Amino acid sequence: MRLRVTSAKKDEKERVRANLMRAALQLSAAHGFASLGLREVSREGGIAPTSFYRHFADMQELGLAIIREHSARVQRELGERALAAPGAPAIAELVDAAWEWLARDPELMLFTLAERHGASAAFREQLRAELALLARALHQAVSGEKPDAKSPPPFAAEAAVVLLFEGCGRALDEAPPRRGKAREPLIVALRRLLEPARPL
Amino acid sequence: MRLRVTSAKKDEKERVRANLMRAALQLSAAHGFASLGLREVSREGGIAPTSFYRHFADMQELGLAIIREHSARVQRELGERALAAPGAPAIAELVDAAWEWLARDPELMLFTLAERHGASAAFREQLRAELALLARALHQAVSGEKPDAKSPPPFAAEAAVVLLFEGCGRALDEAPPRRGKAREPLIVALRRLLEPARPL
DNA sequence: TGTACATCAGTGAACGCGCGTTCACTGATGTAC
DNA sequence: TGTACATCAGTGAACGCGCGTTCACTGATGTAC
Repeated sequence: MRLRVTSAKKDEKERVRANLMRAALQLSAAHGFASLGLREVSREGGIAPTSFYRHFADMQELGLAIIREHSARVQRELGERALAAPGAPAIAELVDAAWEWLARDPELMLFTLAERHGASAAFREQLRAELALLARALHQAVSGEKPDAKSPPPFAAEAAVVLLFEGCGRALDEAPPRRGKAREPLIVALRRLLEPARPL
Repeated sequence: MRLRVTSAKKDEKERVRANLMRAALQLSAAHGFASLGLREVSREGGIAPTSFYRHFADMQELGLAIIREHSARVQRELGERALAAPGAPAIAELVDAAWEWLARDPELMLFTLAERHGASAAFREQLRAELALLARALHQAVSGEKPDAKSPPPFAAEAAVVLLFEGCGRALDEAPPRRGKAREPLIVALRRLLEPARPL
């Protein structure tokens, strides 16, 4: 096996980089990403502060990397899960997928939730774009309509995604065994929002 | 008129205190409350850093004062507006009231929105309690049922309030003349959430 | 395979800076008599 | 009304601290021949 496409050096760099992102997620769960310092993250990541610059130009770039490489990935996963169960079942499938995410990586969930209305305009923009993608996928899954990449997703679909995230936030406040509680009412609310239009 | 209940000294202190809160709101609109410093706020508020302590023990206390004395007041106002138009019209009335708030004090709206998922657990707790109050008021206004102070508000009412705030956040991203656009779809979504239960 | 050179992640010392906080003091306002 | 004292918001000097950033250097790994 001499066909390594990545060298040991590159692997190691990748590992340290991932450590830094994970350290930032862990620390920001306590006091918010905005209050994190480069030195603090470097310390937690096991490198000298000056080495930070080998991986990111500043904390904002680290945050954007978390969004692009973690948040976005999970949100696309959620969209695929919804699309895999077309029609009405897509809603419950989406909620289940979100709950699984919650259990697997609560820190990433917290980060995503907080930065959606956080201090950084760049973070907000990135996260909202991802959220719009998820809303489109949800709309397509429920309605069967092909998504229109030019126009914004339907309002109801965006609202549904917002409620989904809010629900995750609420669940995070509960101890893990009680997190299932919010699942049912959330599904009901999402059904109400997304069911085909009818007179009100 | 020698019956002044407040002295000039107390008036002046109150004025400086209000200045500090307003300065914090203005500054936090740019980069978030968590990144604000006591010195920065004092500077903007027109006093020496050391004078800050005459008004607040630290920045967290200032933030809590903003929530208690501004955020909470406005949210109660919103609840009253909804209750003043019982039944279905309460929804549009609530949305209109929120839009008026938005126009009158966008900085307070931004602060409230951001800190609901912000870094400070104390802020989150306070804001969520106020939000639950508003949800109760909305439920009472729409359904006519007396609120039950012991149990949490109905899920749909809480979800409606969340969407209301999200809608405000979206509106804030638009230039003022275009802010009306999101009003109609929001009202439709809230109606769907809040209308009496029926088979799905 | 061995050798000479290039690359580059990691480092420690050092910098200037703004921070939160303490302290003792000032002076205008309020209060008691 | 006048006087003597109390209160207390505001202040400037000073402190120690952790921050982001720069710099020149080290040494392991990768590459060319």
